Amino acid sequence: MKTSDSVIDYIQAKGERLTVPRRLVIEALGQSHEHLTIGNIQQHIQEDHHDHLLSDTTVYRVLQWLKELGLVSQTDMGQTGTVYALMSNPHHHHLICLTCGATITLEDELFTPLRGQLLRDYGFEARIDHMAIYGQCRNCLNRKSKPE
Amino acid sequence: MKTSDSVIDYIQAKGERLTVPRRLVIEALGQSHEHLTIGNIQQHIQEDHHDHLLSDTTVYRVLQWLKELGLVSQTDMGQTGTVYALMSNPHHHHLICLTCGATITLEDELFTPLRGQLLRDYGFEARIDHMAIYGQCRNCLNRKSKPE
DNA sequence: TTATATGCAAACTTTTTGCACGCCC
DNA sequence: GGGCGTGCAAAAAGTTTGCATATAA
Repeated sequence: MKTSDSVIDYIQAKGERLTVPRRLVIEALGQSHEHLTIGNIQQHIQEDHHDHLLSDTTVYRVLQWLKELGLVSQTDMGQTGTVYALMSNPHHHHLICLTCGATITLEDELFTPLRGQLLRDYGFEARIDHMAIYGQCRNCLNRKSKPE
Repeated sequence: MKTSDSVIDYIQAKGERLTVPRRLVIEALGQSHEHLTIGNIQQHIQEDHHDHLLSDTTVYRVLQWLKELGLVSQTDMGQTGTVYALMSNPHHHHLICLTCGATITLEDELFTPLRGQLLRDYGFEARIDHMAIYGQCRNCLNRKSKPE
C-alpha cells in the first residue's frame, strides 16, 4: 500500500509547490487509513504531533488542489458529512442503510466487473474510489413494503 | 413509466397524510423527468400552473419524508449541487469526466449484476437510483499519466 | 526575488430548528 | 377536535472570497 510519501514524491516530481500545510494534510490523510472530514483532518494534525491548527480555508484549498491532482477522493456520506481520503489507500466502499443507518464495508473487488464494462463499452476510466451505496439492510428489509 | 399519480396512490394507501405542498412537490418531480434541485422544484411549482411559492423549509421536509418512504432519490452532482428525483422515473446514471466535465448517461441495467451480488452476499437491497461516477472519459484518457 | 500559498474576517449558500398558526383526517 | 404539517425567522453548518502577509523555489 502506498503512503503519504509516495504522494509527496509525486507532487515534487510534478513540480507542484509543497508547503507545510499541504504536507500536514497529506500526512494526516495518509496516517489514518480512514475517510476524514475537514474537522477530522484539523484535529488529527493538531493532536498527532504538530500543535498547529490549520484554518478551514487552507484545508479546503489543499483538498481541492489534491482532488485536481487526482490524489484524493471526496464522498458525501450523508449524515456524517463529506469525507476525504488519499486515493492511494486501499479502496473500499460502504453500504448505508437508509432505515437504521448501519454501514457495511465493501471490498473494492466488487466493482471490478463494473469498471471493466465501463472501460469496454464507453472508454471511460471510472474512478470509483469510495462509493456510498444507500439502501435497506437485511434486518430492516423484513418489514418494508414498496409502491406498486 | 410511473407518474406522480401512482406515488400519490401509494402514499394514500399507506395512510400518510397528503397535503397541498406535498402534492405539489410530487407533481413537480413527476412532470419533469429530470433531477431537480431544491430551487428547481420551487421554481417549477411557481411557474408551472400554481403561483404558490413553497418555503425552503417545507421543500426540505417533504423531500426528507419522500426519501424515508423510498420514493425519492438524492444525488450529489458536485458543481450542480444536490438533486432529487422520483424513484419511479426510469433509473439512469451518469459518468462525469473529471477533466473535461463531459457527462455520459448510463442505462440502469448496467447495475443489475452489482445489485444482485449485494443482495446475495450481504442481504442488502441497494437503492442505486441515480448514481454519479467520476473518472476520465475516452478523450481525456489520451494524455494523462498517474502517480506510481 | 517573485509568484504563490496562507490566515483572518466576512460573506454566502445550504440546511436545520423553534414556535405559533392552520389544515387534513 | 387533535395531531401533524407549514411558514416565518433565526440559527447553525458548510464553503467560498478578498486582501494583507508569509513562504517555497
